Amino acid sequence: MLEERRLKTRMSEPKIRNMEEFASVSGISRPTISKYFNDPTSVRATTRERIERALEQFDYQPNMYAINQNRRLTKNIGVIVPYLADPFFAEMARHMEDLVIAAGYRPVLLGSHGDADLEVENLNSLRLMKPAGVLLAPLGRGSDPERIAEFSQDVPTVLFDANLETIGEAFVGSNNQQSINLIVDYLCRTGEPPSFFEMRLPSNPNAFKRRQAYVAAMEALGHEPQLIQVDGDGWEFEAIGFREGSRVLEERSLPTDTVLCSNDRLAIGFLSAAYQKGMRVGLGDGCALRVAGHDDHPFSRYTCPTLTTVSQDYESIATKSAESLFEVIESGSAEKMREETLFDGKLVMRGSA
Amino acid sequence: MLEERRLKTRMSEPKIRNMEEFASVSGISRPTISKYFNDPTSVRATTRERIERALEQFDYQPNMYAINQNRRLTKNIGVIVPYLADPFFAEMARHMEDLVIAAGYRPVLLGSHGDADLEVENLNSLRLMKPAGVLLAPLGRGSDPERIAEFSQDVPTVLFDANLETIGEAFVGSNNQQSINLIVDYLCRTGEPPSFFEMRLPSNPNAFKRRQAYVAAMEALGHEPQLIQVDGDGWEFEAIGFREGSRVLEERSLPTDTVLCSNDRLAIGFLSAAYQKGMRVGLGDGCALRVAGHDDHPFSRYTCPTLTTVSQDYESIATKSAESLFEVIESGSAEKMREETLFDGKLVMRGSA
DNA sequence: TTTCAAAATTTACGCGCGTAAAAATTAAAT
DNA sequence: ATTTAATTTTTACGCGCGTAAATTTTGAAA
Repeated sequence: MLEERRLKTRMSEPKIRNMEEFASVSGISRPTISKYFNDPTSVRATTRERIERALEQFDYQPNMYAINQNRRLTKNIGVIVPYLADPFFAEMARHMEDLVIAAGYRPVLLGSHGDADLEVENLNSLRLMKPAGVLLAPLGRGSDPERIAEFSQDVPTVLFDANLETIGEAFVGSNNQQSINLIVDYLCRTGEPPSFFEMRLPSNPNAFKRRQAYVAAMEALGHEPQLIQVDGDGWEFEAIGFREGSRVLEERSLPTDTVLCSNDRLAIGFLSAAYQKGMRVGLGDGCALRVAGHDDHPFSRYTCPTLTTVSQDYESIATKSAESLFEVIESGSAEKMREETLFDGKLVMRGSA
Repeated sequence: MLEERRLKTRMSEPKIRNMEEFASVSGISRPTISKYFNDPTSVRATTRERIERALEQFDYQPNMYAINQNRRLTKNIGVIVPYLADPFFAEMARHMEDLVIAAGYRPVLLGSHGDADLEVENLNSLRLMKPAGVLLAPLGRGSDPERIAEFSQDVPTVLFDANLETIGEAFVGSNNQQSINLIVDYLCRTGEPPSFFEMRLPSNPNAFKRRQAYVAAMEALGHEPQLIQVDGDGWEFEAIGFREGSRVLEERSLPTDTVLCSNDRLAIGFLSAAYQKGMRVGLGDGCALRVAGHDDHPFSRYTCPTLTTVSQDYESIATKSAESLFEVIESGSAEKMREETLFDGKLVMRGSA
């Protein structure tokens, strides 16, 4: 039974079982082989060539468990996002994986499925893995800050997307202040001032910042802020945007003809609701409504109409997060100051507002 | 510097360094502790209680690298999907992670980012991890079948979503024949027979099956099949659907007023194109076009209009894949017969057709 | 209380690799 | 050819755990 499987493997070259064997077939001593695998440049060029020639012939790969057993920390870097099924985080994770690989580490991707317990679970799994560091986008409101703080004291951790004050070596995110200001400004300049459509109890701390920024921006422009705070839990933002958008439109309770949604996924649901109510959304004549979002979600360019929004600078956030982490790892020490970096958003003018 | 980090950790209980120490503080011998961690039910109930009480007090966790070093295979199960930023695969992966955890294994999630080299890379990474098995959704056309076949001979592998003939212990996917038949039938019954909108060189083998099924279904109903094969590479299906949909609509080259898209993501792009051309999509009076998709993609209920499509049975596919893999793993032997399981789709009637 | 199988303990070895120390070799500079 | 620093080799130990074998203890049934 087990034999059966084994027989299938090709037997062209005698299988190398461990570093000892590989050392003997390659004619190099084991400690030197070991040095090579830890850093190929640490051995003489001629030696490196001999090893690499042997490597082509015998395809030996060191046992990763044996390698890491005695290391205080490994070359693994954890990447944890709150919700992998959200294309925003999927994209973010993709970027980070690339950066981590490019820096010579191995990414370990974990999604928390919107569940705080799983988030802690993921942290625990990672801890066993003795990672060199972690890039963490916390759930936000649902998160267990104590457990995360605890973890971040054992493992170099850089937070991104959602800030938990004082936790981690650094935080990298979007400048919600600036980006909301940008779009509120734009909307006020081109039509009625927007009301702000959001969840009453958002799971994401950015939502709070955006609310504040909206209120401040409106007041600065001499307008009355109008918050539309709807019920809804979890991460199914489109569903909430649709359901509550439908309700609001039905009740005709919108204070103005312009709605700024706290994020694109809510806006996608809202737009769908407006469409079904037969309301024409956009900024031309004959449009009953303007809708804007926030994030430049991958799907926002395919909504009907296409969604006017503010972009988050995916790439800068991913890059800065990764680089901050590498710095902490390579300096070996905790940063003296917890650095918070915020990237500005850009206005993305499309059809909906 | 390193000390600094260490000082932060709480010192309430003296830190347990290894199983030996935990054995002594818990008053149980090390071999018994070892037995417990491999299977808590394998020790006497009273012993288990004593261990668990000690566990609460000292929070020791075995070194996973030491544990796995000598195992022929671990409790890890790899889950590889071609593209994590596609919510379909993200959802699928999420389900599978849950099932894997429930079965007492540890999922290791890997995305191939639409890149065949990375797919092989992922396989290689997994091999080092000595996983008990792998759930693999291959890229399809881009995949390197030889490398995958090789891998699947060393590691129990169950394929899902995209079939590579003869590779792996089993394949689980959708019954494209049935589902395409279903929707072609529906479309013909309720209006003009559909043309089939697809990529000329689809990356996914399902696309070929769907094309064939479309042709067969049309012929069975006495209609002329009309294939609209558009250019486009990669995994940005919405962009392709939009770009080529726009072109097709501009050229007025559609043979009928009904379009069946090979998948929902193409349809999402197509719908967006139709909207921007000012064409009303749907089945009522005054609609110029009907559009249908395939997959019941998470976003298809928020398109404008909402997308009529055929659902893939996410959950059944995930469950059956996982269970097939567990069976192979636990039986310890390769299945005598490579089983192919196809789940029927269900018609999801919404606004677009 | 005796009996006895089940469970735990004691003892000991091995896994694949990192790595330290001392000796030997290499290759570049004098 | 000689000196010398840089590498490699030899030798040896340790890491944390799995696990086998022999022995002792446990606890339930007789």
